[in-house]
This record gives sequence, C-alpha cells and structure tokens, in this order.
Amino acid sequence: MSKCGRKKYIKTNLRQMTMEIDSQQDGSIPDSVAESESAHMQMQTGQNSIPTLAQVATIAETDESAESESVIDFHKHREILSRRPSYRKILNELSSDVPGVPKIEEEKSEEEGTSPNIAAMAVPTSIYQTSTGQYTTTGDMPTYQIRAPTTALPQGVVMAASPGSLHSPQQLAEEATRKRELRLMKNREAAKECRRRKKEYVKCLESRVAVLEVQNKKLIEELETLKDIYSPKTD
DNA sequence: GGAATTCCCCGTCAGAGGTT
DNA sequence: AACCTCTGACGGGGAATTCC
Repeated sequence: MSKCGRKKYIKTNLRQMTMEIDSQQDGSIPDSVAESESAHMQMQTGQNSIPTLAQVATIAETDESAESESVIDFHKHREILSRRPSYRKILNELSSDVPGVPKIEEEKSEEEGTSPNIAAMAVPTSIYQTSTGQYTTTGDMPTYQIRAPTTALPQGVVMAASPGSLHSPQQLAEEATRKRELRLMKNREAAKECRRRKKEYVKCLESRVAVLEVQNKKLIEELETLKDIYSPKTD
C-alpha cells in the first residue's frame, strides 16, 4: 500500500469509528453524515473526510446524470463543503455529555499561564463505564493547556517598523519575508497542536467504542435473560 | 543484507469560518 | 475587508518491519 493509500485508509477507519459510535448511541446514522456523505462519494473518492473542491466538482458532475433536470441543492452543497467542528469543540461537547471525558482547555490569557509554551500533562483520561453506568477514567492521556502565543517571539523573528515607515522596496520585501516567516511559524505550531488534539480525540473515540461495545454486549445478554424468563415454555 | 513496504511525524498550503 | 485560527490534504524524511 502506498503512503497515500495508507493515509486514506486511516482516515476511513477514523470516520467509520465516529459513525459507529453515533449509531450505537442513537441507533441511526446522523443526518449530517447521511446527507453530506453519500455512498457514491465514498466510492468515488475512497475517503470519508470532507471532500476537496475537486471532489465536490466530480460529485456534481456525476450527479448530473441522476438529477439532470433539477437544480443542485445549494444547501446540500454547503453542507458538503462545510467544515466539521474542531476537535476541541467535539471533545468539550463530549466532556459535558459524559463526565470523565477530559476537556481540552481553552486558550488562556498570558496572565493566567505560568509557562510560556504549551504544557502537556499526563492525567487519567481513558474512559470506562462502571456497572452503574457512570464513566470513569484510567490510564494516561495527555491533556493540554493551550496558551496564547507569548509576546516574546522566537529567535530570528524580528519585529519590524510599522508599515507606514517602510519606504524602499527592499524594506517592503523584508517585511513581506518576515510576515511570511511568522505566518509559517504560527501555522507550524498550529498544525502540531491540531495533530495532538486529533490524537486525543481518536483515543477518546476508541475508549468510547470499547465502552459501548461492552454496554451493548451486556444489554444483549440481559435481553436474552429476560426472554428466557418471560417467554412461555412450550414443553 | 538490501530492497520494499509500513508507520509515524513533520512542514506547508488551501480554504472555511471566526474575529476585529 | 483584513487578519487569524483550525484542519484536511499532500508530500517528504526517517525508523521499523517485512520480504526476498
């Protein structure tokens, strides 16, 4: 399997996992998933993530054969194009629904923070459900205190004079370069954070899958027991 | 042992959506 | 409108594993 193929495979699994959890919880595939991710899109793209513009274009093209007379539903396309909520949002929603699920802390102001950088702390976060139906946590999972970028820029990033004071083309070029470097640096950090959150999110999903599987098994067993008790004996 | 493949991480870009 | 944040997508590099 190529690198690219492998990446797609991982993403497919991740999305399937999410859907599994959703369907286990309310017994149906969420409308958003059902609507925004048609089966034929999955077949065409091999991905379960939000399609790229090119993919959307392909979908629109092939859909034409099926609904050539009808106008493409604008809202449907908006939904396809729309972004899924951030991992932070998802996890925080989860944590409000399910006690024990760690919250990803919102960015704190610098006054609150003690460390200038992102601090990862190991706290117990793996989720398990007790016999009473409560969620509990064991094991280590990193949680994050995301801090606003410090005012102290990293070495090599120099604050330039205000744009109004720039005159020569050289100064303008330097300013542009500086801005680009700053942007790249910020994006680099953002990507790191994003990946960390994603990992946390995946771990959380995995834990929930485990919990729900156990719960499901128990319920099936209970059902069987009740059936045995209440069904009339034939002999 | 070396080539091929897989896995994991990273940096960058593009683009959606939020904020100022 | 400009700027910022977040995240999917892409591709590269290195370590680990598998295959011959």
